[in-house]
Amino acid sequence: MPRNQEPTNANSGTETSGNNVPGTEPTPPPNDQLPNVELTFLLGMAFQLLLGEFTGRVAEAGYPDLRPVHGMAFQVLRGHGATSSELAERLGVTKQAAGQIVDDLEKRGYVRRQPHPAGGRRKLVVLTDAAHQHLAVAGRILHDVEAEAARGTDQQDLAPLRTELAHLIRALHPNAPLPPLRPVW
Amino acid sequence: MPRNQEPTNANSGTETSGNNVPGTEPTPPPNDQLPNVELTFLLGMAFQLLLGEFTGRVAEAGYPDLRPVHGMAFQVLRGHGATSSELAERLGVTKQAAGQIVDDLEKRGYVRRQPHPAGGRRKLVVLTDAAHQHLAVAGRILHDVEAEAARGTDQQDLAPLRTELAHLIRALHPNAPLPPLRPVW
DNA sequence: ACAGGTGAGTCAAGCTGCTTTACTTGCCCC
DNA sequence: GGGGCAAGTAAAGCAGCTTGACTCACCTGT
Repeated sequence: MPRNQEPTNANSGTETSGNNVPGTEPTPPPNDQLPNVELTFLLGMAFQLLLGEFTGRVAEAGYPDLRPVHGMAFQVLRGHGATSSELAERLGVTKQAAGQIVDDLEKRGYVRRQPHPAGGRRKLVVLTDAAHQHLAVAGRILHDVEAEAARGTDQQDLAPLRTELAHLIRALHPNAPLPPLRPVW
Repeated sequence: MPRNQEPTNANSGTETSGNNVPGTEPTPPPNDQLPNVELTFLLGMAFQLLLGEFTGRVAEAGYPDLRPVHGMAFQVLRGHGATSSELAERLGVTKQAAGQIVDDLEKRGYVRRQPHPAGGRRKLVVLTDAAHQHLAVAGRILHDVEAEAARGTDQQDLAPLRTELAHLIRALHPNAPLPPLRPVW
């Protein structure tokens, strides 16, 4: 999967700051623009940094061609499985898109389509052992990444952050079920 | 821009719970799954809910075909402008993609390409009045959305959330400049 | 002065992952 | 037993990015 003309990484130089001349800035952090950035973008940056680190490590762990959306699908299907339409709803995409994702995962041995117990035209999509194995690995990696991030922070616990986020989400999405986490913006 | 087969919205039913059998759950909120959701996904959900509300209102305000990436570009270009390569770097995409975005915005009258003062083959991309006008509108809308979200939360101030996020981002992206906010995951 | 190198910009083609349109099929129900 | 509904699927379209290959302006060294 070579990327010859890599999207510029905004992180090329190793120069840590630029104005870190000793004695010019008393105590507060250097030229930090973050406090001026809107909450929405802070959320986006944190999300993408975390997710990027996660998917990078998952790829290294032997799953180079499993995108985040596949992991989301696994989480939805874990347990009793689901139909592709239910999957579509949880993923926030059309049922055709969900069907394509299921096709893909089926071809690669991560899911199986079974006759649905409730009958009808429905088919129950369930995870194979390979998928459960992946879920275990990915879960461990995700918790590692989050734990490392927490350690890198001053506060030793990200629990308050979590509860504040939960409140924010409930305020924006009052109806009970989890909001979908869509594959694009 | 009709969406005949709308991506299912994960919010169809109004049924609040499903397992709200009286007497099974003592005092805490109903079947709230959020506490079990990983931090990374909480961030993603909050981000997408906020951004979705924002872009919806921006569209209603007369900018139906300006995507989030365009707003990001405007923010980068605001002030002294930038070259497309610099824009590419801040957006985390290839310079060709940045060039296409600039083409598009130029065609629609939001930016202009000027000869770059530093000469060379460089061109300075600067915002037109239309873009500055949009920035004013979008900025107001974004702050409205965030303020409403804050009001919907118990805590009357999202400042602590902001600082925790800033710390988290710095932990994940130690080098000074802002991390790019890429248009996809 | 001129060969080589470098970096910005751009043209053209390709591809991925989603949507749109349109259809088939099983079941329920009066 | 036909009408309606919901699940699934097939095929085409398309937006928005990447890859590849090139041009052009400037700088450098010898």
